Amino acid sequence: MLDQAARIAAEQGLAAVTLQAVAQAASVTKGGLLHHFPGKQPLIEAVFTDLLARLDEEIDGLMAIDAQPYGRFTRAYVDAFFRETRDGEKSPWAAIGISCMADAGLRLLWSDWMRARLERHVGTDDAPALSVVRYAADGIWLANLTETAGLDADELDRLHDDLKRMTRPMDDHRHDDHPHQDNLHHDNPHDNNQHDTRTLR
Amino acid sequence: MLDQAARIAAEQGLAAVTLQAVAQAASVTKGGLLHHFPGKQPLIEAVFTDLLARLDEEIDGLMAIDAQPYGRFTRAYVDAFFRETRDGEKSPWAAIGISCMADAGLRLLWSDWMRARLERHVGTDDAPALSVVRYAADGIWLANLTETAGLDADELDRLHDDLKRMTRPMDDHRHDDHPHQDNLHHDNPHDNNQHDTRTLR
DNA sequence: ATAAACATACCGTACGGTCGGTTTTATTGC
DNA sequence: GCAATAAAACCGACCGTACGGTATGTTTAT
Repeated sequence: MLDQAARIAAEQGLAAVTLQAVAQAASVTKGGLLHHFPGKQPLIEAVFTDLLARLDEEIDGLMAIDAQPYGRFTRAYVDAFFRETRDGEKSPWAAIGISCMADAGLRLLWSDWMRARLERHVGTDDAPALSVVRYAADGIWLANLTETAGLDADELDRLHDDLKRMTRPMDDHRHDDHPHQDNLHHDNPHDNNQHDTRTLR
Repeated sequence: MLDQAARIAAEQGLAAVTLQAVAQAASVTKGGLLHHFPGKQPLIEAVFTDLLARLDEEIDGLMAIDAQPYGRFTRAYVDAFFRETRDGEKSPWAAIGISCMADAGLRLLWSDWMRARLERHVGTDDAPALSVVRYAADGIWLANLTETAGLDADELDRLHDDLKRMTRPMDDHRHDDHPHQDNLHHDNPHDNNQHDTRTLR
């Protein structure tokens, strides 16, 4: 059910996530759906929480293979966001993330996530310069949703490189013309996530 | 009518901008309102266009008093956004801007505006470094809507200074403004929970 | 008199949510 | 093993309502 809800949100926007639609997509009736979630809002929040957990996983994975301590989280954050950005509208984050900002409940979930995450990485990602980088990543992500055609790939790559470079310690800043060294893997396009422990039909 | 619609959107979110509400706020009936606008979407778009025009004015005003050509538009953009950001939820942009991203029509209006504006300032604001600054401004604006408590004023000022500095030509960069005087003003006055925007009326 | 600016009443609908009943699944007692 | 039982998952019909939109008057300025 959560997966179907996420799919609908990703494909048709969060406004299209109606109890009917989700129930039908999950081959259940509205009654059955509402048996598991007390209402629509809890459903949405569950979807969003699920998404946050996946983002956590991705970021942790990226951080694990990053030798440089300084800015490790910010780099992973940037990479993760650029991956989502590159996926464009197909990414679950496209439609959900944007509507998240319009909803008070989801907004709280997001800011809590961010706060917790930053707190966890004080010491490596506390520098002011890094927060600018993270904000820029957010802005780029936003812009890519905004522009109907999206930013073109070259521009995206360039911005990605710029931001990545800004996450390195000061003395490491360099303008190499040999950019594409990021750890973005475009594997598992299907991402069948069944880490949901529930046994729903 | 446009003003009332904008007010409602700013105060209670764009979801609260219903034909009824706007009509009542403007001391008209729904029929009277729909006499001037063929539907809801055109109304919203009119409000948004109005907002864009005001933003244009503000930016033009800021650019007029900027002696330095390089990055002039980006500086004005940043300043304008930080002014809006500082106003927090009271700013019309708070609720409207965010919902703009969720709506295809408004998204188009915005990207058109941005494209036109950038095209107009090719030559002064074409540098890659400047686009990063603009994206960061967007991200900060977004974050300030996101965080329930908002970023605190000191943090905001610091980010503003950082971005402004980044809009200046390379040889003008200086790094001594914030000499690592402890990152302690990172603390948030814990959750001023006023994030529920609903009011009964 | 003519058209614009309204008002009033109404319609269709889609949505969130409720409720009572039915089926499936798990647990228990023997 | 197996029936009895409890609990959960699930169905289907229904309700209230709020919203966008329409269609037809009624007032007001020109």
